[in-house]
Order: sequence, then structure tokens, then C-alpha cells
Amino acid sequence: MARFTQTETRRQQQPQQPHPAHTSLVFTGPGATPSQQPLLLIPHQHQYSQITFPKPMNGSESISIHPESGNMKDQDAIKLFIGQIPRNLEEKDLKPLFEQFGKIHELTVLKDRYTGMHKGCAFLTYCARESAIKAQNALHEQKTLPGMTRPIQVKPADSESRGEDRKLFVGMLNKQQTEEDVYRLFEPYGVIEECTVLRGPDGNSKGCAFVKFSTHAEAQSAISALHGSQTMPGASSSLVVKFADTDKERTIRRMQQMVGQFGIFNPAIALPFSTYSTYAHALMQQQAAIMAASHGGYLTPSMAFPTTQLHQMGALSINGLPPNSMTPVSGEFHQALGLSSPPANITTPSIVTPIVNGFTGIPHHQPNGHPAVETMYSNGLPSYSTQSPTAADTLQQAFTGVQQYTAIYPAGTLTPIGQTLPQPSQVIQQQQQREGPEGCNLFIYHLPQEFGDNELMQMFLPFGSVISSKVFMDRATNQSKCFGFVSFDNPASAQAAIQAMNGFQIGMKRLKVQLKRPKDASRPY
DNA sequence: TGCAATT
Repeated sequence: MARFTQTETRRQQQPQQPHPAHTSLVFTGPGATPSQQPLLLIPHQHQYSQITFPKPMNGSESISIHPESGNMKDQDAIKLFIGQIPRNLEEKDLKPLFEQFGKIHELTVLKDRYTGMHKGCAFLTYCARESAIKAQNALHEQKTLPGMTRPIQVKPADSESRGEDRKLFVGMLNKQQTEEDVYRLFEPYGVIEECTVLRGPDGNSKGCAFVKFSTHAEAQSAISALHGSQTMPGASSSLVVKFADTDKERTIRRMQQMVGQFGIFNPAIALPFSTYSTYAHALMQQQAAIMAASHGGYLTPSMAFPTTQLHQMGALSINGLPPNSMTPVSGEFHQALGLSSPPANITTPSIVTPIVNGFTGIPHHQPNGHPAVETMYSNGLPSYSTQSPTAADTLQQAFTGVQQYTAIYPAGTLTPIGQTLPQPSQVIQQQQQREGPEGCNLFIYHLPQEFGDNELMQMFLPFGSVISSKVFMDRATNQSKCFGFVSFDNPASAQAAIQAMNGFQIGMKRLKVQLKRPKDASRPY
């Protein structure tokens, strides 16, 4: 009989995650004693997917210990994911640690595809399958590398298991049910490789779990047998057993990307008490709604949000800027908006407004050989100089920054942000349609003066397909009237946007987001 | 400040 051990699992996409995600039941291998470390059961005979892993763009940056002659790996070799590696350790530094378990076929530190930044994790393949198992047994969660707060992770890479077609989501569990209870429940239907009860930060069960079988067929049989089969005491409806659907994963990934685009990837400017944080919060509310819906109402932070976001959430300001925020937000706002082109209504370099000296927070990337944005501000402009910026000042700077920044990038060119991450397709598409069906059109008031159509669209894209965004301009002055319209292609997106963004605080003002008044009953369409 | 679109 398998034994149970509590270990922590975390998403390997977020290996730098500072918080435990949830506990996981992993059963130890045959012959293991309770005193032995946990062993993730490693499935035999998995065909190798052809997924290619991120490799550094510049080969010079990272020295992969590459397959050489006489360095062939076994057919059943296991690619291991190594997490919680200090970022100053490269392949050559890691090699000795892992070599003691066997000959290394390949060891690659993951680097950010664009920045080349060490991601704090690696892939490791031993020539022999047995070496991987030994390494995992000896190292996984057993040792913390210098400078790290979490123990090293050594486990089969996600690519090794293709878990999604045999991983089940189990909902409507009793919150008292443990990993072992869940295990017992599913045991009759096949070999369980991993059983995880999702838990909140307090350790309390969220009433749902993931169960990974060794085969798709086993997982399917468990669904047939258990889904809806019983109602757990205290649960509001019958047991939910379904494949942990990959769309969800994709949604999360998309979200990660999006939020990455909104600035978390640059920790230096992802500061708390910022407009960004509030916006991220709004985004996460929206994401939570999506996740809750797709999970039959169950939502745990660990499944809904990438861990960097969780980290951020701890520092979120719920209602935006404090009255005297010193936090420069311009850079964040650039990123929060994912600006890709100047607002449609800013066709010439715009009016330069006073900027506080020493203003920082603007992204320092300078693609296209443009001068740093800071230098754009330094030409004898009036300055508030010594005064501390108030929230309003700060915001004004932020928005001025947006305006400036957008102005120096011609339409169609990529901003530093746009360069590093994929753009939502909607951003690229030209605005053709004007108004969506009834219930899809929003009226937004209290927009920042500097917001143009594009900023408006960026702000609402996370909630759905924006088919139109328009800031109303004063024809005489060419100034924004601080209100505008956003149209989605469906009412649900519009409602989601209202939920998340109505009351969203920007500086001293709060956005008012509501359905646009219908023209009249006698609308021709 | 308050619901468009060279109407």
C-alpha cells in the first residue's frame, strides 16, 4: 500500500513563488519507509512530448551541458524540473550537485526568452532514469539552496506527464476530507499518481481537489463512477468529478501573460499602493469570476492566480492611491495599459505639462534607439521641484507620462512592453465597428484627461472583446471631455467590466462605468 | 463635468 506524505506543490511556471500553493498528497514508492522523503511516483513508459523548452536566445548566455557522444539517455529517462535555484547559479554551478546521482544528459537553466534573465529553475535530464529518481528522492524539498527561502524542487517536468488528460478536478468535497480520504474515494478506479486538496492560506480545504491517474481511461472511469454519485455532508450539491480542463490552464496562462504585460515582470516598478495594483486587483476580480464560473463556484487562490499575483495581492491597495502617495505610477501605467500605439486623438507631440524632478518609474528599456523618456522631460520645463507630489500630482505625472510616451512611438511600432509580450489581437485590429448590441455598450465617466481611445480600450480589454472604444473629444479644444464609450461584443463582458471597473479609483476620481443609455425604444436596430 | 460618431 502506498504511503502518504504531505508535500507542497507549486506551479512550475512560477518557480519563484514565495508562498506555498497547496499541499499535495504524494504517495511514496514501494519499499519506502515513513522516514524517507516523499517520492512523486514517476510514471513509466511515457512517450516524450516534442515540446521544446525555452532556451536562451543567446547561446553564449547559458552553457547547456549538452548531449555528447557516449552521453545518450535511456529511452525511459525522465526530464526533471528543478525549482528554487538561486539566480546566480548557472549550469556549471549546479552540475556538481546533481552529478552525484548519475551522469547528466542535459542540464539547462531556464532563462527568460526575451530578457535572458535567470528564471530560478532548470530542466535536468539524467542519462539514466534511475538517477532522476535518486536525485528526486534525495533533493526534492530536502535542501534549501543558499539565499532561497523555499527548498529545492526536483520533480518530473510537466512535459513528462502530459497530465491534463488524466488529471481530474474534484469539486463539492466536504471541507473535512483530507488527501487520504480523496485518495480512498478514487483508488478503486486506477493508479493515482497525485492527489491534492486545494487549500487556502490558512490550510483549510477549499472543498476541491485534483486527482491525477496514471491513464486517461482510469480517469474517465472515475468520472463515470463518481461524478454526481453522492453528496458529501455539508456540500451544497453532489460530487463533481471532471477532467481538470486545459482551457482553465490556458485562461490562467493568458492571465499570467496579461498581468506580466501589466508590469509584474518588472518587480522594480510593480509597487504596492499604486494604480497598477488597484487595476490588477480589478483584473483579478474579473479572473476570479471566470474561474469561479468554470469551477462550479469553487475557487482557490492557488488555482486562480499565478503565484506572483498572489504575492502581489498581499500588498494590494484595495482602493487605490493613498492621499500622499510618493509612488510614481507612470511606468506602471504604461504597462498597465499595455500601450502599443498613441491614442488616436494624439496625432502630434502633445503638450508637455510640469513634471516633478527626479520622477522615475518609466520603463528603462529603450528599443528603437529612442532616448530615455526621462530626457524628454528635461528641457527647461517648469517643475514642482521640491514639493512632495500629492496623489493628484502623481497621477497627473503618470498620465502625462502616458501621453509623452505614446507620443514618441509612432503608431504601429512596439513599445518596450509590447515587444516583450504578445499583444492581444484586439489591440492590433482596427476599430471599425462603432456600437455593440444593446447591453454591450458602456458609458465611462471620470476618465483621466489624457486618456485616448487606445488607453480606454486597453483598460477594458481584459473583460472581453472590445469592438469599439471612444473618448469624447471637445471639437474646439481637442481635449478629452473625460468620458467615453466602450462596446463589447457581448453583454456578459460589459457586465464584467462594470463589476470590476465601476468605482475604480484613479487619483482623486473614481470611474463611473455603466451601461450606455439606450437611444430610445425606437432605435432602428 | 454627465451619454457620441463631420447628424
